[in-house]
Amino acid sequence: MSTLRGAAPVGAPDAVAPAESHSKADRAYQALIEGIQQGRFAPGSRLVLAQLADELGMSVVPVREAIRRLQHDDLVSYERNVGATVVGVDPEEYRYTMETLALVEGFSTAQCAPLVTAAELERARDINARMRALLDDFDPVEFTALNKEFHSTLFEHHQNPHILDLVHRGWNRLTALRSSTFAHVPGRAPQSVAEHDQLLDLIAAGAPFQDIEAAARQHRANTLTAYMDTMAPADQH
Amino acid sequence: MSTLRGAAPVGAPDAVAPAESHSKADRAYQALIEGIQQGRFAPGSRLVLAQLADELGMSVVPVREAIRRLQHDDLVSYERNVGATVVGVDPEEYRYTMETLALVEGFSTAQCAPLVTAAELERARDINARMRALLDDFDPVEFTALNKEFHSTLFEHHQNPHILDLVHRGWNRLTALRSSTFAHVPGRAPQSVAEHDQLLDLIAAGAPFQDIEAAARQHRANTLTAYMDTMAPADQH
DNA sequence: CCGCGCAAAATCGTATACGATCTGTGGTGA
DNA sequence: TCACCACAGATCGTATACGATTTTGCGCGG
Repeated sequence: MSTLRGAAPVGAPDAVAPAESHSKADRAYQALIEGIQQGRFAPGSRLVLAQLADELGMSVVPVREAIRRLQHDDLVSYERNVGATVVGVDPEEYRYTMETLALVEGFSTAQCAPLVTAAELERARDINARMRALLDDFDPVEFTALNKEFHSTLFEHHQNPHILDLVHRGWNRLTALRSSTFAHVPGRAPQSVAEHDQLLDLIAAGAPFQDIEAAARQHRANTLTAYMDTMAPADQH
Repeated sequence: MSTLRGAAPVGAPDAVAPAESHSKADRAYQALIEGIQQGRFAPGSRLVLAQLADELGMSVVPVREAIRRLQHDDLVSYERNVGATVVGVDPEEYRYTMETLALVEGFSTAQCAPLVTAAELERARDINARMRALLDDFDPVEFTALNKEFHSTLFEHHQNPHILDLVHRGWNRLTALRSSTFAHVPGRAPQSVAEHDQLLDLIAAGAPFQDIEAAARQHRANTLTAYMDTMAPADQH
């Protein structure tokens, strides 16, 4: 899907596009998404067209378009004649996003698995080793970055660009919702690393499609569960 | 997701919004999507802003926005400084769409299954019976409409709006790509009806999640396979 | 006859301007 | 004191205008 869209998904590993996309709308989009992900625009805060346009040194028209893109990325909520507000850390929305991501990421991982080369598998193991090394002196940001890199390695030979795009969108959204899940649930990290190893073993062994899919899906579902348990331990009715 | 987006997804069963959405951009979007789905805008044909604006009795600004929405729905491809062209019936793209739809629809069906009431199950059986009755004097359009209705019934209690939105997008895209798959592969229809029954049996029996998901996914995958076999029997390299 | 370059037409991208709609505030009457 | 209404400010939605880029067609030279 990436190949279809005029704007490359920000954060996509294949989109190493420079900051200069030769389109003000693109620049605005990138600036806003970065601002949201870095927390410069707090959740719930309003994004006012004129103000942003002034800030970015352009007219409101490109800004407006950028905001509509953010809207369909579900990074902002929009109300007609009122404006856009940065989407909050609603646990419900987080759950939806993680669930969707588990679905598409699981499928994509399984689909790519037979095409992963030995070298890539080695690279993934190396990344996971670095993640494990990081467990002692835990750094959530670095850990999350490696986590992304790990899964990206397994997606190198994506078969279905639509699904790949969905994965990237999910990642973007997560990054926007909170800089790092592991910052909130550090206890999840060791388990995550272990599951990575299991996943790699399955791929290396040429396990059946549904086994790999189930494992990859469960991997993310576990993260979600860990998060939910931590954040809302009183959520038992 | 639907609840987050400013514009209700066209074709969504819960979006019975009248043609008057009180926004020219919305009207333009709806007009264009209908035009594409009805074949008024042939695949490959260009969508010129000024021309459409004139036709719809509005300025180019709302039309532009509508086209960008179509772009992210993957109904048109867009090139900077050139314009939008209606996406064609590329078999590759069709495969991607069907595959993605199999994924999200399968999951959604499985997730909704435990919540389907007896009445709804009955309704689904009734729809399927009407589809079976249609097999003798086959009408692809009517059959496809019932097919949509059938699956919609099983989605009544959607859990994850993001995934539901993905399903709707996939349907929209399919409708745009070709008015009806069954028009091209009529031989698939009887098998489809039979699989519907099996799916209903699984749901009624309270089958495990993964069984229902697998069945629903396979159901759509089968349609894809049937189509691929018919359209490209020489595709064996 | 074919390729190359330039100019004109077509089309998009952005800026500015104005009307429409919403939100908040202050005042008035009960 | 509280509810309600009117008005003003803020912000968005759309129209129009103009500059930027691409495409196309024509003429020239080989």
